[in-house]
Amino acid sequence: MKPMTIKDLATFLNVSPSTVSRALNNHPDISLEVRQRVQQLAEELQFKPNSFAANFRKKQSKLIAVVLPKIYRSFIPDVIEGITKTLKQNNYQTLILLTEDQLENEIAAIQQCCDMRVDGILLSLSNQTKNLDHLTSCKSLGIPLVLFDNTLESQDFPSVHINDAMAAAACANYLNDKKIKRVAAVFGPEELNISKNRKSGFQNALQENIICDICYAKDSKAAYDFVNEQIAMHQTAAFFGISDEVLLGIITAIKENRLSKKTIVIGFSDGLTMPFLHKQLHYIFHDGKIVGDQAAQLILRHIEESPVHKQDVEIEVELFGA
Amino acid sequence: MKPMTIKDLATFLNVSPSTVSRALNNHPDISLEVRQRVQQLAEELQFKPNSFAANFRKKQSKLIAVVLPKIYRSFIPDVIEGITKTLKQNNYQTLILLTEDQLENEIAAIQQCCDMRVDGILLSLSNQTKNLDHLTSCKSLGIPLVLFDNTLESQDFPSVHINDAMAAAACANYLNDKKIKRVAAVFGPEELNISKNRKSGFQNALQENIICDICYAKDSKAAYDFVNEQIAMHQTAAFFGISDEVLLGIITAIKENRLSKKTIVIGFSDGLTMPFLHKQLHYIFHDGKIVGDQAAQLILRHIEESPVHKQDVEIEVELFGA
DNA sequence: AACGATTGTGCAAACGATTGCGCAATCGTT
DNA sequence: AACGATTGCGCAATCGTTTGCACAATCGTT
Repeated sequence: MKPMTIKDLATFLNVSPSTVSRALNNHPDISLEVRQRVQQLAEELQFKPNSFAANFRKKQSKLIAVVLPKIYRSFIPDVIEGITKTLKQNNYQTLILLTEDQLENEIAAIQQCCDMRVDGILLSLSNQTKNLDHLTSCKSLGIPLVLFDNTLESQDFPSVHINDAMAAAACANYLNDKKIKRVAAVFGPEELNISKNRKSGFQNALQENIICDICYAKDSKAAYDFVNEQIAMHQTAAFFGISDEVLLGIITAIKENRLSKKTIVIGFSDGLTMPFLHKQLHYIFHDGKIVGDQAAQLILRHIEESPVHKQDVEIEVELFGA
Repeated sequence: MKPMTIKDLATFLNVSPSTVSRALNNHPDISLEVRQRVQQLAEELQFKPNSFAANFRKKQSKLIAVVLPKIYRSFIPDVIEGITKTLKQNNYQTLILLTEDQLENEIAAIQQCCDMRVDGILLSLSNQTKNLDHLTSCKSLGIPLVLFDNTLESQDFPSVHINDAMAAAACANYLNDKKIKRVAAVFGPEELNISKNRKSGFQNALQENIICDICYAKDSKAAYDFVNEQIAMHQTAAFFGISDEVLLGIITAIKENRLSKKTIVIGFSDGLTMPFLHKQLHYIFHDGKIVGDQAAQLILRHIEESPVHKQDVEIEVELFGA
């Protein structure tokens, strides 16, 4: 059985298809009476306009693409949740494209998005991405794009993220206040923007008389090994970890080594697993839901009120913990 | 500047639009020579057919919807990764719809999927879902649907999941072999199918002479509290945890209580955080990527070779650990 | 040379909703 | 009563691709 069309409704109601269409879209040209009759019948008959035809005609897909490296365990799930929730409220759907941190895949994904005419793109850059040249097609096609999380400065595209440097500086300042002598700081892969920003923020804020041992860890294990070495070699009063993954390594190591409860552990966390695992943890609460929500709102604004002046969003963060 | 159309190409090449269309789609009717000329020009001019028009005409969206409760920290990210990867290889895109474990949202999401004519649906049921009545519209519209992870028996829709009961039984058997006297088992929310299946599998396999204390924990904290109580009251030789979340509570508690290294911890895990945190962990490795991949393959088969006999996929699992 | 079979292309009609424009009916004003 | 303004609706074109069918050209047979 063929699905109903607007024409079927029209013949049934003895009006023209255009009237039905306008009635369904609450066009003011249509009298209230007709509008209601149409809508009522549509409701009764469970009529759903063919979205293919509508999209085609209106040149819009009601689809927003989220392009990102991968769905890491923490943070990103929240971002996606924030995005989908906000988009859904505004009648948009969320498309997920994974780049696996390959520039090549990112380029292909953006191309895909353009080909399928998504209404907007939310992009978290791969670690291989050093410039935004591959986004020109979005620009020329007029597809709004918002960068989030792992971003790059750009005058063309707005971005949403926390101020990594300032947040890291807040951690450093906390340590300054505690008048510690030595801290071990674990960052993520060196080429990652987030690593760079947090590292410079941290180092710049840290008082010069505090010795700071640094490590770039690619996973929990690397952080764990580094911390074990540090513990063997020095008296370290505090440990800084850039992410939940790294914090897991740090916390595991200091627990295994039975370090004093006075040992400070501080870093960036999504506030779930790590604070549970280590109640004394101090952490910058990096809430993915907010990032996602803000990114979604920003893209919606760009879609719906065409010429918006470019405007970045900086998410406020706070230092939590005992 | 208006985007190029197939007609533009046609006039340029002095052929008809239909020829261009067929050439682009490698239709055998078109001579190799013409086909190549068309494809070459299309390539040079970076021509991309308007997918709205094509979708409209072909009545297909090349979109698969993934409908699930939420993106929990572990497992689900892997499932999504598995799904998107496999779908992308087959030229489909992945749509994410979250139900937040509300039946009401699930119904709306399915409706949405039907309205936007996705080509297929992958559904992990909400905990509130007790039957599959809301899927009749998919059935009648002929939209293939595959259940995964949290599923319900159905003769209409195939499903992909591990054999929870058998996997849990494997854990029980491991404990049987160890000749322990008492085990504490922590499951998830009682209404969850996964909880039910794993619990009955576990209990049925466990030898009668082993005392088994049971708890339904909604999060890590609940598991943690339960384990602390158990430790205070009994000599418990082993702990079983149904998920990474629950295992986190268990492991934290037994570490804080400095239980002997002989204490057995066993359960279901995605093989990342928990095995790292507790090297002695024994776990059923529940690999989301495989689940996702299989679910995607299954839906593709249903889309592409229309009448496929309903066929469930049961993912093999294995007990890992020292 | 005449005939069917094969091959390659073009014509034109879809697909179903949207929308600019035109037209009739109604209303209010002089 | 005559006129312009307003309101409410229908006509028909349009969006760009796909596809059934017709048809022309080429080929191989007899």
